[in-house]
Amino acid sequence: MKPGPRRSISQADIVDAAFEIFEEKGGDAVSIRGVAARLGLTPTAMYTYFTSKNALQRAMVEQVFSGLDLAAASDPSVAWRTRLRTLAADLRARFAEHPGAVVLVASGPLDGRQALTFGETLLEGFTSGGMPLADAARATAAVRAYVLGAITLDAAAAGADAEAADAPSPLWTEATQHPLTEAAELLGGDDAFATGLDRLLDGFGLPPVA
Amino acid sequence: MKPGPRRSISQADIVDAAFEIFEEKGGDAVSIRGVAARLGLTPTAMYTYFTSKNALQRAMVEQVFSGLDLAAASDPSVAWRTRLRTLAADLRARFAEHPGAVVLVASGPLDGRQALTFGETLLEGFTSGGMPLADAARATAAVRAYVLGAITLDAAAAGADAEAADAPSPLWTEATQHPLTEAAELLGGDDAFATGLDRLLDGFGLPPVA
DNA sequence: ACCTGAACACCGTTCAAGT
DNA sequence: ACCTGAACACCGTTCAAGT
Repeated sequence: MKPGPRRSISQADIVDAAFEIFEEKGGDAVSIRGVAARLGLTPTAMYTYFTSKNALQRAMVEQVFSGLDLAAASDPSVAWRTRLRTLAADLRARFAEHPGAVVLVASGPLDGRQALTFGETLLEGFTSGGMPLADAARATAAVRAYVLGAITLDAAAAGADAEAADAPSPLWTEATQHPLTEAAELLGGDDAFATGLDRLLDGFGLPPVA
Repeated sequence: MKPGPRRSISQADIVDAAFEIFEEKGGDAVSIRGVAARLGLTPTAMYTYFTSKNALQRAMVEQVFSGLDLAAASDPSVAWRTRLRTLAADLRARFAEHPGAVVLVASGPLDGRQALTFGETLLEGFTSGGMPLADAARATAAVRAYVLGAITLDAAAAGADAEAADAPSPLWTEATQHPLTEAAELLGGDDAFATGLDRLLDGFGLPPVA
């Protein structure tokens, strides 16, 4: 079963292997050495494909963005607000599948091809409704910030839950100093992400949709 | 000048030392061993103060939040929108002082005392204007997401600039596939952060301010 | 209680050398 | 061009032992 002389391996194979380790053992466990071992390579060989660990991490971020259906987001036969809702929800869902990958976004510039095209799609959508470019730029920046921030808070909370699961549960809890926060939590609000986005779009004067 | 038998060191001293290394050598260079060395301690002694590196990182996040003037943000004699603008700008400024600390926010739950009080202050502000708690909860979540996301994008961009400075400048650049993005960048828009926040608040029906 | 010393099981990255 | 082996300078964390 021993393979013949190894031909090669693609950058995509490496990114996939990295995500596998990510899912199995968490984000901190993704190492050049570990990924190399999984692929039957020497750590040194990895530097043939990526110049550094950071470069690999940025490729991972790109892969998350690359799953977005940007074609659908550009379809002018659907109201822009509707398309944007879908696009934002998709991005959120993709990061929810890779909890922990959010940290990678914060650790480097969002300047990959896919990430840039994502921004371009937003600008195109806003201007297509007649919004001046300067305003569309602000709307795009705001939407990017809102979506990324919401995703980050999701991931941070998911990490908290994971930790709490194997932590000893306290026998008593401090009387809360945050009564409103506690009351608000009981209200649930699963649609908070969508609602916030819609309010933001309202603020930018985007017409409502049926 | 040799000190007498070492009495001890506070958790705050350790957090300060960690930030010093952060500023000097970047976020990746902050290590338990490095912080210990700076304080004249053995790495093992660090575990007397923090149970893990993660615990230290969360304390660093708390320290960034602890500089906020939450008292001013609760002053009812000023319009809530005005107070919120100031609070958001302050938080952004504090993270701009510690570029790279943003990653730490994403790497764990935002459940420190200061961070929770920050959220409580937002809820209080929104409800004080007569907004129902359920709506205030959504507005709070949206503002937290927007501010955190904007700060994250700031930090990521700052990291990009820092890298670009010592990278070889390319002799030629690919023709851009993103004409709108390029055109939008020329428009600048230094007030994008404030504008986006105001539009978000507009969307949530917060009354405008003089 | 607080600290040290030694050790375990890892890291990212570089460099000379092989084919 | 792509890969290996050996090495450098580090990591976080644990454990037994000292005072």
